[in-house]
Amino acid sequence: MLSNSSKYALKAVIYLTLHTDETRKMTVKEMSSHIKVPQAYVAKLLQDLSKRNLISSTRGPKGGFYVNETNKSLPISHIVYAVEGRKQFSSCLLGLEDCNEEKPCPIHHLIGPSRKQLLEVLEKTSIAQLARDLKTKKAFLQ
Amino acid sequence: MLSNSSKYALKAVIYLTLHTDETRKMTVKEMSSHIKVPQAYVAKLLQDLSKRNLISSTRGPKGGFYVNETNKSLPISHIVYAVEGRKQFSSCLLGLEDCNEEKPCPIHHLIGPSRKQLLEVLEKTSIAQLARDLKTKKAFLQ
DNA sequence: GATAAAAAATGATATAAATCATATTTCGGA
DNA sequence: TCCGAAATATGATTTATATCATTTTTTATC
Repeated sequence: MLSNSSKYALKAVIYLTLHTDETRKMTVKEMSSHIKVPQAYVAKLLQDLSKRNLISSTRGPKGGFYVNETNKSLPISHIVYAVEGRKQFSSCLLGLEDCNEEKPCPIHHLIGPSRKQLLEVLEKTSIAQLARDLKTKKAFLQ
Repeated sequence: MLSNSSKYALKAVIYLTLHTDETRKMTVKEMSSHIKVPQAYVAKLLQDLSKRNLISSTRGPKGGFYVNETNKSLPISHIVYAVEGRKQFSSCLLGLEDCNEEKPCPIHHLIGPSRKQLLEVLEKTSIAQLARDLKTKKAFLQ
């Protein structure tokens, strides 16, 4: 449902959202040890997210990754789409080239509703909201 | 959401359900050309499904694959689970070891409902139903 | 029985995803 | 100005998925 990369990226960004801002940065090493993801791998992911301006970073000593206020309010769909592309979330579940409402594949109408619901939720929920759940211990990353 | 293997397997089984039974078998070659899937690849998948008794086959001339009445009434979840395992459909979406209702990951409650709906549909819908949609042109494989 | 048509078994190759490793650039602080 | 800490860039390796090819077994039919 979600690739490993998406999972790592989401965990990292949620964690960073809770623990960083313009004045509090965090190194990959520290972050990855907290959320138990492979350091070098997640570093690459964060670099890419940074290049796409979904998170921020500064180099050098006292540097690190952080999430600014604007980005904290982005829906989590942005992270997922950045990491694994948008296409698979809209393309036919049986891989048919032209599958649509008028000419649906056999499972089109079966899956449609739950998929739509999923996407709506991903687009409606901000990263900050999830971080808040973490803070108030309504959710956990371990 | 579904692996390529699952897609191929579903297409093949739905097609076979519509066009075969104990007295009408179909060769992989013919089937794969109709639904446009790689022949050798889908052959392997079908052999596996046959070994698991989700479809049937006979060797030799006049042989081929077919789906018996019992198997036609199975839910499509059986095919998907046989091909790619059950685990990923129940495990945490962020990959947490122990994520549950009491100690959920940040997206647990977001995704839960749509996922549950999806699984229910997969378990409620029989292969035969989908084949019927094909027959009545309410659905298509091309 | 011999032949040929089919699945079954096996394994080889290709492609993509996940992971690890190393060198380079940037920048704060002594 | 130099050192070290950090991200960045690059690419190597491993693992899983997808694909292709070949051989073996089974079986209907001549």
